[in-house]
Amino acid sequence: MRYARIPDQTIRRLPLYLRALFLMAEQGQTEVSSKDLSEHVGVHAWQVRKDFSFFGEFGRPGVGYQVSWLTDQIKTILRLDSEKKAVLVGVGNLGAAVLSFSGFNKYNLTIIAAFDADVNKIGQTVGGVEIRDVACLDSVGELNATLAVITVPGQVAQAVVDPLVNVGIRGILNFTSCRLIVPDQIRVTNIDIGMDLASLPYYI
Amino acid sequence: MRYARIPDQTIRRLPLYLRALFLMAEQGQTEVSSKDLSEHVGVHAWQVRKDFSFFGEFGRPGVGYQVSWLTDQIKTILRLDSEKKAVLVGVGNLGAAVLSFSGFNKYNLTIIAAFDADVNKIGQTVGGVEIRDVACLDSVGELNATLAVITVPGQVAQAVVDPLVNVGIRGILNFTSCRLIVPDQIRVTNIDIGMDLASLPYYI
DNA sequence: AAGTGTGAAGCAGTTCACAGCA
DNA sequence: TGCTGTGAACTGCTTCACACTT
Repeated sequence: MRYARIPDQTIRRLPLYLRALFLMAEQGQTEVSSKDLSEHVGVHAWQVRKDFSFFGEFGRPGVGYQVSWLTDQIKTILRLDSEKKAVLVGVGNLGAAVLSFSGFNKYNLTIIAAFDADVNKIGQTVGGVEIRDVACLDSVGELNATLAVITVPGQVAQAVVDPLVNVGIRGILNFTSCRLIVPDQIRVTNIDIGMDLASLPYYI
Repeated sequence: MRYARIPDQTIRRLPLYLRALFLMAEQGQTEVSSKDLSEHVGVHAWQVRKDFSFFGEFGRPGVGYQVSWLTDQIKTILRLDSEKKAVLVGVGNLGAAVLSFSGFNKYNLTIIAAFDADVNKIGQTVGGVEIRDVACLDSVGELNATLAVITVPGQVAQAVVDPLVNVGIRGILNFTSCRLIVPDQIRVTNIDIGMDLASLPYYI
């Protein structure tokens, strides 16, 4: 594995390649060309090759890339080669949707705990995960989770994020439309459904 | 309003500025500087000014920008100055979450219809929207909707998208992890929760 | 004094063309 | 022949510095 300055845009495309590779593996495909892969992802073939070239030589000229080996390489680059644990806070409709989502395991991701403030929900199980009292958020420290999914109402988002940061959460997937204030070393990805839908009219 | 080549990155930041402006308006703020706005969005002040400069002169030197006027300008640029109608297909947990979401109206967006295949759900109301039979997707044509939110299981995503495109849908918010095949003039925004969570470990 | 608007410089990402390998 | 890997050219975004306005 080569060590060079990797463009941020390249990193953003890697998960897309990975998703396409999973699909190909499911269909029994063992070899893939950059052209084939590029069509699944919606970029050009040279972009695919350039992206991989930052990490080393992944393919064989005249043949292409081996699906399983390439999958492992990308997983390693993205640090998905070992299991990562996540907790979820806020089991409303959206939280329940994320808990019920079965697509995490191929990325080696597991949601190990869920939290909610509603006493009627505490103790219940959604997507195989038991719901705990959000007042016990400190207990996340013992679980060794590094990721958190925030699906609470916006007004309480910051209030649940602060204790999570204190107990060792390093990456946050934030579904609220509030900007979270976190230390520099914490990575936040924001998904704002309202904004995403609002972005469409410009392009149509 | 000036007509020039607008960088795509600038367009992507406009909804973020808009969201911050909504927040400021709620708090009764009437004037805002590029520095103030930049801090809410997480970019630099000069980036904010540069972005606006593509469209004309929005601010007053020494003072800043008027919140309400700037809001209207950005809404106009993003084509959010008139009401846009959306339909939603697939009322599972995720679909119900989107239907119950109250943040669309400030963007002039309205979800006017929802569709599902489950006969037990048809006729019920979620978030004030009645659920119809997905077999009647053709009826969307009469509703004058231009946007669609796809929250169905991945296997049937393409099957619901094809009729939607035929009846005049121009923009699609796709929550499935499948790449949709649509004509060139149709805009698709993909939100893949699994991939978004899987992108985090690299950065932490 | 405070804050905007913008030409120009600098930098990063994309695109190309082709050498090289199976 | 088919397809990869990559230096080089190109394109476009970001950053800067500062003139200008209130």
